[in-house]
Amino acid sequence: MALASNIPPERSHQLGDRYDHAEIEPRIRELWDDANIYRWNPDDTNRPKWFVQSMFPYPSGDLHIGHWFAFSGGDAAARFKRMEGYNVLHPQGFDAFGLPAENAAIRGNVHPKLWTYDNIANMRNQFELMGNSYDWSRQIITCAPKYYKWNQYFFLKFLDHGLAYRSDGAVNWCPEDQTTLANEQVKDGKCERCETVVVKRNMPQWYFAITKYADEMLDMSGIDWPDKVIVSQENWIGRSEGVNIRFDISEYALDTKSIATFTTRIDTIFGVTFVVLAPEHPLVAELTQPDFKATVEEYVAAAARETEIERTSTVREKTGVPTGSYCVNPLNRERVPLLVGDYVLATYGTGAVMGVPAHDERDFEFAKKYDLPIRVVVAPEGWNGQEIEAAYIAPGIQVNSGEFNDLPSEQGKEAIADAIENNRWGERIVTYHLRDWLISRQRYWGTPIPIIYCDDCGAVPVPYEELPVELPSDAKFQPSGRSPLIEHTEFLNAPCPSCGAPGERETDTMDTFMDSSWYHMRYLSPEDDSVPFDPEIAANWGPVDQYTGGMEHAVMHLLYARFFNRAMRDMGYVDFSEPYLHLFSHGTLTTETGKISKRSNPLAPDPLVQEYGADTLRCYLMFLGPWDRGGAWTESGINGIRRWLHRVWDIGTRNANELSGEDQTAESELDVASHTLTKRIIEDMRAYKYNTAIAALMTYANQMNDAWENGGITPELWRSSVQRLLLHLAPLAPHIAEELWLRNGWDFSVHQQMLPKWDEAKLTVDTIKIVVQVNGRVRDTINVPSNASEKEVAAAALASPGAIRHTEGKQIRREIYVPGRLFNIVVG
RNA sequence: GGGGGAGUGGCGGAAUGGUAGACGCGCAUGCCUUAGGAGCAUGUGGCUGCGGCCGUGCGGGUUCGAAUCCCGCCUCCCCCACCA
Repeated sequence: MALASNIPPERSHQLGDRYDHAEIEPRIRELWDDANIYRWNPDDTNRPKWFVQSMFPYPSGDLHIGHWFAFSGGDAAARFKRMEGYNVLHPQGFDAFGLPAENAAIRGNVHPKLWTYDNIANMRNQFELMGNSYDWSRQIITCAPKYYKWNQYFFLKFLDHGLAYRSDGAVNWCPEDQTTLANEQVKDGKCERCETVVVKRNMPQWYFAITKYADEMLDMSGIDWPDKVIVSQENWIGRSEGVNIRFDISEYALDTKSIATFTTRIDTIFGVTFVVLAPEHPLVAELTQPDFKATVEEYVAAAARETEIERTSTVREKTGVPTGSYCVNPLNRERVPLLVGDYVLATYGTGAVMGVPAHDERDFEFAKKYDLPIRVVVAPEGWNGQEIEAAYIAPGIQVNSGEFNDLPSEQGKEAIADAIENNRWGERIVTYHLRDWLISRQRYWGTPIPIIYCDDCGAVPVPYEELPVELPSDAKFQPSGRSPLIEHTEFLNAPCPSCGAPGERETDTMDTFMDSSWYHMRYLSPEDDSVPFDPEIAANWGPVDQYTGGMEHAVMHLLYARFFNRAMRDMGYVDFSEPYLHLFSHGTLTTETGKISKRSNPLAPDPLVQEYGADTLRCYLMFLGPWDRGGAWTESGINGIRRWLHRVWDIGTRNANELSGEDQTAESELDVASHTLTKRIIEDMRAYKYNTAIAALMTYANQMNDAWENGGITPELWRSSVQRLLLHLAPLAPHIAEELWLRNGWDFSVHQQMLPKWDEAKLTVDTIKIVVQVNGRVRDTINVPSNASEKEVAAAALASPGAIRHTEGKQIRREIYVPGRLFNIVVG
């Protein structure tokens, strides 16, 4: 064992025995539990609040090493803030609805509920091993009726406020399993379970009006989030300004008189030589002329069969077929052909595109292939009417554009838009990539949507007092081609709340992102049966101050939560706009075979905990590299952390009375080291730089060992140094810090102490080392008193052997002094 | 195609204008040991004529001084993407 054999026997530790993590860790956790030291007190307003939350896990079965990586850092942040004097809320729960439970259920013929709760029980045990400072009394499990009741409540509130609606929409459909799939379940355009190609299908579905907040959500000035996440959100919202312009089709005497197209390049309107409709465009059938019917129908059917990847591949050749119809460009009265092409997306803009081959790469490719005319209307510099080799995208001068000729295209854009609006041919419009949030899922394991369909009254909300609409636990969940709840007649049949006639319940369930969009608020009142959360507590404790999680949620979850919070704000539940003020994205741990997740490489931490202990594993994970970077998992190196904690144990169990206190220099050195440590580690911990924080602790332990070996420091200084070491160690290695703290006779608990302070004045030693450079190259070092004047330093530097060697016989042109660091002599 | 990030010893990484390689792994030598895949100590970028020289993906530049700032390239990773 680590008995520091270099230390004379008379100063070896007497308090201590060996560091036995297996004995210490469970015992220490029991102490914490018994004293309830992590219990959050919402009423304590003497200390500033700090709501720090790690993204809750899906109960997939086991906590893998990636979970440890995520949660160790989150816990260290919570512990550190507590020791900085904050009243900390650090909760944890389970994101328990979702497809994996159903898949596992189908595979193993075990009920999703049983599977989920078994996993939760198992993971709670594994969480125990970590020794995190969660207040488990606030645990939430999203598949529990007392939680999802409030999903239903908010659904109804959204309905009341016009934020939820039902509408026909395209969904992913797996022909093999005869079911729709969640977006997350479509991997590379194929069904994750059976690898069948997924197709689109139109079905009436429920939506949340997230696009109402698109503009507001682009403003992220009030939050401190990583740039990458902010950019991802901006891109996903995808605001673009343009013009909706209508092409006349009145010659066909349909109900609709025009085709609307959206463009951001209205300056190119005179270059339109065709118009392309998405295969799903509602007017395709009506506009197809008899002679073209067969080819168009075949094309549309083929497009419907294609996978999302095929449809959206940028390298694929653009294809299309003519409808035989024409439409009229309102600006030049030109009649251009109408085609159907699957490079036009039904879901963006108006589902129809004006084809300007001269100024759009896709249109150019399309026109080349089908021999459609290409007309330049924005001239590149020096253009003199020749054919162009490729689409010209950049701005230029308007040509072939009637009254708008000779205008720079940027001005042309505005002038043409004005003309269009004045003539009511169209209008300026802002479009978004963001679509309204489709929340319906034809799945069993989710929150039932609280709606009853009545032949007379239509879709009727379930009255609030009847919530929750409980998910029946005895439904058949085997795939049968229909939603499992449809076959559950007891669930299905319900009287219409409005007229009392027999009705049928909505059998779709909600997207599980609903659960995680507001769960942080439920931590505030997990047991409250009368409200989703206590408004008073919410006023004091919202929003979340610090949120940590992985980059995989950069868009969906975080966007939904930001939407949900604004909806709650506008309905009067909260008075703030953003749910999460600070966001930290930790990196991803990988192995040679890829990302560690519930699905792949579930590297089990349990054997490592057994061999090394939780503290060692936590510190090792935090020491691997910067927390926001992640990296490749390897076990090599964990021994270094083990050695270090053994050294800490050794230091923490020595008898300070063996020290003499005779060496002033050693005393002063340790004192400087102590204050330096505190400054460094507090700065690092605030910035989540755990790897360098641990490095600083290692350095300090080495310095303490040096001081001990010297023997000349006082027992008081030793004890205060041990105290400092343990206080700074506590957030990272909570068990060993507590054990050593108690062994030294200090008051329980180390985790309820305040961090030590540092004194800037104590960061400097009496003598400092100055680097002597000649022409910027290091030639010598000198020791000078820390209060030496520049003159004195200059004299010493110029007299140093290294400087003399390189300045002899040369003229000194300049001298540069960086106080406390270096002295540079410039010679010519 | 768009966006974000990264390139430093044998390895993980540190240093954001001031001694490049902190801290750790690994390795070497020594001690201890019946033994050790344990522990402890010392050393560890390369070359060297022991004066130094070279060295942070590549090429230039700014500066007394550049991993760090500027210009031009190369490579890798991640996310989004036929967004009209």
